Order: sequence, then structure tokens, then C-alpha cells
Amino acid sequence: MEGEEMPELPEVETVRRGLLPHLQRARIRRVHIGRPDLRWPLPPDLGQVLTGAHVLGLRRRSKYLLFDLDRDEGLLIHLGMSGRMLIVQPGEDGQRDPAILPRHDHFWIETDAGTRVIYNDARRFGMIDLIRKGEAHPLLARLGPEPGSFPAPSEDSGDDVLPDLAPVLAGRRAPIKALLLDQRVIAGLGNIYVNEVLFRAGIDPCRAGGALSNVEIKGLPGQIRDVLAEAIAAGGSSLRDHRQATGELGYFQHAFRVYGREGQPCLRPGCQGVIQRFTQSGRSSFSCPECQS
DNA sequence: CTTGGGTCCTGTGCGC
DNA sequence: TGCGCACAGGACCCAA
Repeated sequence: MEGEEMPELPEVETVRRGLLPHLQRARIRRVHIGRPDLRWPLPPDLGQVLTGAHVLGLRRRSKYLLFDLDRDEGLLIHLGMSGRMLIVQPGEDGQRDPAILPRHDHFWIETDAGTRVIYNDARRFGMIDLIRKGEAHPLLARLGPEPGSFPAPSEDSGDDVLPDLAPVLAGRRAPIKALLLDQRVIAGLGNIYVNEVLFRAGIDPCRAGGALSNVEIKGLPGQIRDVLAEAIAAGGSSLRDHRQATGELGYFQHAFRVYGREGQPCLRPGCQGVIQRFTQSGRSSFSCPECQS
């Protein structure tokens, strides 16, 4: 099975990089709004604000995309569970993946170059909003720290200051899996990469956050950063390949060590364990009973 | 404040 | 082949 799309932080960052060459300094000449709402109503003045605007930059915060415009407001997009950004050049309409149904193209913008950037979201769990410059948006206000910086190869590499998780985990009785999924604890982790991180860290997802040792807590941020950085690096290359073939963005393939591998052998050399799947707070957890405690 | 569960919505894959 | 069901990347919201 190929072509799964997984909008966690690495995929959003990959989308950002894919969109950048099409949107940087571009002018938006047309806007299409296919329906008045996704998860929530779209802002009534969305089309008015975007039409004629120049895109000054494209940033990411956690799993959110932020479009900086020469306007009082910027554009804020979250892909939810099934959101994708598609790039369609003039005359390329026939090359779309037939599995991505045009009836879920809920929103798109067209640049002066004729490039269409389409927001497609079957389940409509995504969000699109405007964000006033200099003001805190309620969706962003309570996000925890970024798990590092992930500059594109062409961008300046910043020195990462990894978050210290000790204060937020102290005394917490909730499972570490649930806490790392909580965007207020650390921003950007989703179900797939939480499972991958805890496998690499050798930590049982069921353990209470407050029960982790100092060594485990100190090691987690580095593990998180490494898993996400590897996924971004892998996503970048497959993005290029895929775009040549179909013109789409947002696809990423990765060899997960535990996610989706229920009943299969643990990949740690010499380990005889079998990957188990179970449910935690309504979501699938995967772990190796031999490696994780 | 912390926590656990329900909810939004469509598509896909599996067992029967 | 058709049908029903479980499950899927997220995160808000509310009850206890």
C-alpha cells in the first residue's frame, strides 16, 4: 500500500517546503471557497482578504501552516486528519490522482502564474482561519514548545534549544503516550511519531508521565527531535519524486518500526519480541514488550 | 487543574 | 459481489 498521507509535524513541514517555491512573493489573483465551513465556519471575509494579496512568507508552528501576507491578517491552515494541499499548474487538471476526489476541494487560491494551491479534505476535520498580525490566535495560544527547529537545507540552521519536559511531566498520572500527544506539553507530535519515539526511548506507553526517571525524561526531547528530523528528511525526497509524477504534495513514506506493525517481529537486532497493538484513550498504541518498559 | 471519553466526517479494507 | 463494521493522521469540548 502506498501513498498514505499523515499530517503530523513532518508532513506539514514537507508541505510547507513544497508550497514555498510556488507561493513565495506570489500574488493571489483568485480565491475559490467551495463551502462555508470545515470544522468551523470559514471567516466571512476570507476571499476579500486574500484576493490581490502578496505572499510574503510561509511558516509552520506545530502542525499549523501560517501564510504571511501584505495585509493586516495572515492565513492559518490546519490539515486535520485528512487534509492535503495540491498544486495544479495550468493545463494539468487531468493528471490528478483519481483517489483524491475533486468534490473535497473545499478551498483554493490561484496565483498570477496560474498555479492553483488546493486545500482538499475529505473528513473536514481541518481548519482555515485568518490571524491578525501581532495577536495571539486562540488555536496557537496554548501550544507547548516546538520539539526543535527543522530548517530546510537551503535555510539557516538554528541552534536547537530542546524543551525540558521535567516540569510538565512531574506528578502527572496520565500515560506518557497521552501526555506526549497533548499539544500543550509538546507541540507537533501525533499518534504515529509518539509510538515511534517511545519505542526508540524504550519506554512503555502505559507508564505514568510522572513515573519516568530523570534519565528517561532527559533523553526524550532528543529522541523526539531525531525521529521528526528523519521523517522530514525522508519526506523531502519522496515529495520531489511524487510531484514529478502527479503534481501532488503532502505524501510521505517512511519505514515505521512499530506503528502499523502489530503481530510482526521487533526490528531491533536479536530481539525476539512481537509488536503488540492496544488502545489508549481511543487511539492505537504499538509497542515491543521486550524493548519497552 | 487533571483525566478520560465523546464527537465531528468520509473513505478504505476486511470478514462473512 | 455485496454488506456491515472497525478503524484512520487531530483536537476541541465537557463531565467528573
